Amino acid sequence: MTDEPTKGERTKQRIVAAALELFREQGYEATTMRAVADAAGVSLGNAYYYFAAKDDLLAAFYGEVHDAHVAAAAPRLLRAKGLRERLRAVLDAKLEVIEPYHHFAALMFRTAADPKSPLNPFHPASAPQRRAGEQLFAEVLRGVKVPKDLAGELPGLLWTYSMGILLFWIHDDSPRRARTRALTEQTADLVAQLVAIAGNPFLRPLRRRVLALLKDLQPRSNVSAP
Amino acid sequence: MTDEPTKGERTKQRIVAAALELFREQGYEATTMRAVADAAGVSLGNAYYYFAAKDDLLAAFYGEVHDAHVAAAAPRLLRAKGLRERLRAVLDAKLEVIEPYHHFAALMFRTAADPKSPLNPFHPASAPQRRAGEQLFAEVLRGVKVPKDLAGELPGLLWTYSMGILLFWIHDDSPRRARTRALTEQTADLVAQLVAIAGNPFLRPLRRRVLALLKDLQPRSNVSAP
DNA sequence: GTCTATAGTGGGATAGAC
DNA sequence: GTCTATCCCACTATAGAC
Repeated sequence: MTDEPTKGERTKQRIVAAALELFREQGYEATTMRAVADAAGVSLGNAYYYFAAKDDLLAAFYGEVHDAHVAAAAPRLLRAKGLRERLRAVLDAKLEVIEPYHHFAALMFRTAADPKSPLNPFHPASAPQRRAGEQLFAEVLRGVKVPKDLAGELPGLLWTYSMGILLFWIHDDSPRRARTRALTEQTADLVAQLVAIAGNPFLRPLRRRVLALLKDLQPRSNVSAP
Repeated sequence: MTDEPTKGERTKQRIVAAALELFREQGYEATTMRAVADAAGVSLGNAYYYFAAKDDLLAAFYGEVHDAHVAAAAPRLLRAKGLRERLRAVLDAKLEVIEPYHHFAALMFRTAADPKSPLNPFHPASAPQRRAGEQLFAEVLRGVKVPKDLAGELPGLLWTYSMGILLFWIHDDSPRRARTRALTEQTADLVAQLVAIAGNPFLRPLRRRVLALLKDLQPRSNVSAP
């Protein structure tokens, strides 16, 4: 399991590293596969041997971003109490981690939005990443009081909510992402309050209906899920 | 104003018609500009004379879909009473109109998701289309009781909501789009109930906060808006 | 202003030899 | 696993006919 990386793995890694650097410097579109191959000291054909398409190089980016996100969120979560603060801890960490990539995140999103792309966060192929994301939000909920029937769904809901924030962020050209900041601050507060009152018997019928809806929206095994 | 269409306009129309048919038959990627030009009985150069890029042909698609949507929604709206029914009238009409394009809508969306693309519904260049969409939802609200401070924002909110439905639909591979149907039916009901109780003094603080947030999220004049 | 024809370029993707 | 050679097609450029 912890063997030396094979020759192939090292080559693959060189290609990824070259690609990420070029993407960061020049953006995605401006970076040609030829340039990636050159920078990695590899032939074009060889680059395609490891990555069937240019898009596939973005998957590597995804992975790196998620790892950095988890790392950035951990210390913040340690000192954050209450759902509102813990939500903001994770969301702020995310925004901080991805900020350097804002200028080409759009392209990433463009690719990720394609239902047929394995990069799509809703695509079955990225289920592991989605689960990783949900796990982070399960962590957010640690120590937070949540109605039992909601507990199973909430991490997934919060993850979807965070995707919405991301979608907004991609379009946000305001200085220092002021608008995205406003959005996260305010909605984190709203979400926390909503969760706090969700257990209220007054809201029980509504809660049941929302939960029933969520169940209806589950994809049947074999197909991709929005 | 109602002159005969010029020769150029007719040529342009022929190209659009040929493109849409080919897109429908073979999908977007598989359709080459040469094939479009051929099918339209026009030289490649001439096709590019009217459409600077293949993507631009999608803009024409947008326009046609919106027109068809308005046409399909109108009769339904005539006999629909109450927000829930009127919402469903418009949403069902939309889903019906776009269904034939589901297999290539993904591609369209992929393009539309790029903040730099003028096809992006949030892009300044598509403000007219966004306004057209909002106008349809203003129509939905005709005869519906809405708190005054909310009235200005609601069409835009409903339009955004409809975009969410669309996003879900694009990923929905369930038979007869059963999941999207469930989503529209249930959420239309929820939205209608939410609007109905929004005026309740009990909810006034929440309403104010949401409205304040919406204001904060307004883009400043020059930039693109999520 | 509308259109054709033709010849290129660039870059994503592939085939097949080694 | 790696390379070289090639394909394909979006897109550009240009020169000129009507």
